[in-house]
Amino acid sequence: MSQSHPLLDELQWRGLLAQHTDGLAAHLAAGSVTAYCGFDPTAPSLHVGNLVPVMGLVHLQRAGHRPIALVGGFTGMIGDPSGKSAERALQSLEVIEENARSIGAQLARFFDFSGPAAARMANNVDWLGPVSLLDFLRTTGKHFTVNYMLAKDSVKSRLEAGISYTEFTYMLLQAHDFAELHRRHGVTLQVGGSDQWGNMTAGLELIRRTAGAESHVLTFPLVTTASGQKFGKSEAGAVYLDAARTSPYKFYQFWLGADDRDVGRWLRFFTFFSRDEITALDEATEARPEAREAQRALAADMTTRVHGPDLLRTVEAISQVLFGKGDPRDLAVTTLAAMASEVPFAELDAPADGAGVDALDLVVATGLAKSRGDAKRLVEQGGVAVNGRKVSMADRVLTSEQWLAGRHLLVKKGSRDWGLVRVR
RNA sequence: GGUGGGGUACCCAAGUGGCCAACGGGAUCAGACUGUAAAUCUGACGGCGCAAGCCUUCGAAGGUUCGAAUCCUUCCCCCACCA
Repeated sequence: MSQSHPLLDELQWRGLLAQHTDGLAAHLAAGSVTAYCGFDPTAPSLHVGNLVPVMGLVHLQRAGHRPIALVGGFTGMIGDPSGKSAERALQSLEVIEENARSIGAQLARFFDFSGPAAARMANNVDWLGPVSLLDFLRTTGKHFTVNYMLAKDSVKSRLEAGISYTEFTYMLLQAHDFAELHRRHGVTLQVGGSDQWGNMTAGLELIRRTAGAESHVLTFPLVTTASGQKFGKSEAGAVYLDAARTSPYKFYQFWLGADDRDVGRWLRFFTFFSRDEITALDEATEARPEAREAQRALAADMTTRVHGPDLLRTVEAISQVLFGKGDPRDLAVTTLAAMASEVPFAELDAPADGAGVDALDLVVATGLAKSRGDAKRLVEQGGVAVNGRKVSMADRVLTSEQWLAGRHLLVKKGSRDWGLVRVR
């Protein structure tokens, strides 16, 4: 840690540096390094929390090093005990395979696959899959004592609650990966979240013992929030990169809603903005917090890189419509139609007697409430507005003269959850 | 294998025959305030239902009782100490 290197300085400034092995600065200075980071396909899509190691790997590539994004098609079937307080249920092999496909495709979008520092994709099922238990035990397993493994935090912290032999083995598989990538592609650096330190250093040991070579690891900090909530969670759950799971509008809103206390740190973590740009945004937050310039810049940049500039324009326009002070009755049919794919949308049949539509049904149909009883609670608490007007239990039927262009109804739950309904 | 302690709703945690859908805290949701903030205050918070009410829950299965999360039996799991 004594020496410094421009890349490490940059990561340090961005708050992306948790820990790294001694001598990494010299290693980076000696020439282009091949580095990898693993992503286990435990979910069908990457979520915003995964962007930290992704960005770390991209920073490496921009500094002229070769990144390898590894999808843990094999390790995902085992389960990493790191950072987990209890044993996890195994997922089916088919689900893992499917997840691995989609996550691999998402990862690929962040890297440059051309030039001297071309990125590479890998999946550890390719080399771990064919290994026999006998081979594994006689090679990788023989290099580790149980004593060494028990000393790792990921295992130690689980000795009380219990850890299966399966999860116990995980660190050896990750070590095996590192050594395999060292052999195949000359990988000498592994990066990952700070909870991966133990698994990563196991790989260091294995490479030292099998190849007699020195290699390095670097970890990124865990992303925290000022409010103490888990980063990357919204009301609906994790914020995914997959537009089918988290709409671009929701994604944009997630970043826009960043706490003043968090936004500066997140700009450093997740964008490539220069120091000057970020410093200026910090100052803007300080001077005019209500303008939320930093949040806007963060949300715009993230949305552009994940969903593209066209969708950014769409979600910005929709945000303007929803949160601007305009009258919903002025909305054009085309605007409403565009909104349908970004906010929860549903179609309802008009009641045969022409009486109008019950606001409770609108709230349920758009998924803003899970049942009519739930919807009723919201209405009673004054949490529901339709077409910009708050509804009450007594006054909740929307007759046709209140419908917007194209028989639409714009439903608002609380201060920022929206839904759109079209009456058939 | 022995002895002792324990398994309560999303999490922590009270409750040891009726006043228990179950104290309290956290999380979550809504309202006020505001910047689509934060903090604070207020309300909601097992499910369904406009409501009356109905249904499901206190590790599992049986039993006692008019009535059990609370008592009894068997079983499963966790923790501590001993072996």
